[in-house]
Amino acid sequence: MNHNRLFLAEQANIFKALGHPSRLLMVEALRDGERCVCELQQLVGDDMSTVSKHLAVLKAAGVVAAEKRGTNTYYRLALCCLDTFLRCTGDLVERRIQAQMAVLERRPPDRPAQTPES
Amino acid sequence: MNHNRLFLAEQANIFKALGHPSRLLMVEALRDGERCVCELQQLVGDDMSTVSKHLAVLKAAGVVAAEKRGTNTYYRLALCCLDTFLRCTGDLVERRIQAQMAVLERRPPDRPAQTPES
DNA sequence: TCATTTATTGGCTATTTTGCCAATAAACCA
DNA sequence: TGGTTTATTGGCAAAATAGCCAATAAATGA
Repeated sequence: MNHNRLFLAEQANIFKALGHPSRLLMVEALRDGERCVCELQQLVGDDMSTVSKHLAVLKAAGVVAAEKRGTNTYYRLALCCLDTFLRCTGDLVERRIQAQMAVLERRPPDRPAQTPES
Repeated sequence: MNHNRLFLAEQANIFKALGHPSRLLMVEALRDGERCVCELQQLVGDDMSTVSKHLAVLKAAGVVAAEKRGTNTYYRLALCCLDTFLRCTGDLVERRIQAQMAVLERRPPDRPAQTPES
């Protein structure tokens, strides 16, 4: 029962860690291989201290792993299964954005729009 | 570029929605099939208004879908691929908890513990 | 050794999230 | 109709998170 609470909190932490645009952006980048903090900082554009703290959150949750080489710290993905799920949530989001854009253009979201070039 | 920001924010929202113990608990329950709010409220033990708001968060993110039948509202999973990923993160968390417990018992986390009944 | 680059940590405020208690809504039944 | 059950919404205070600016640490190179 106590184990269950801990389990739930830890698992929620993984999702919470992924639940921030900057952190998600960095994780997406790490799908292509390891990156140092300065590279990730350039990617998200925030202060380096902010980026470092974001990475600490991801590391604490077990999403990424860090390795220090020289003056640089290199981060890499530590959650193999993430790739598949990211593709899945990405598809969902894409569909939702398309639907939202259809609404904004006052077209029924389901149908493929009356004619593309009308 | 703007689409990218929106995409990222929406995708992060999915993770953010899953990143709360109560919401995750409800999502886990929904893997077995739809549940009404009162059932989920019993499960998590919070005030019903709290549970309802949690469910609204999950729905807004596209994780669950709702259907009203009579006085009840039934929620169901709307993210098919979640099941695989939950198993994956669950495994990770389990390993982490085991390792943590090993540390607390002052054993090296990697080795299988010198003898079970010493 | 001293300056430089790279990264982390402390401290702080602004913002967001959480969860409770009403209040309200909506379907149902007597 | 009036009362009951089920769920959502508004409002609020407490807690957590985000992100900036120092300050510090650690490796490197002159």
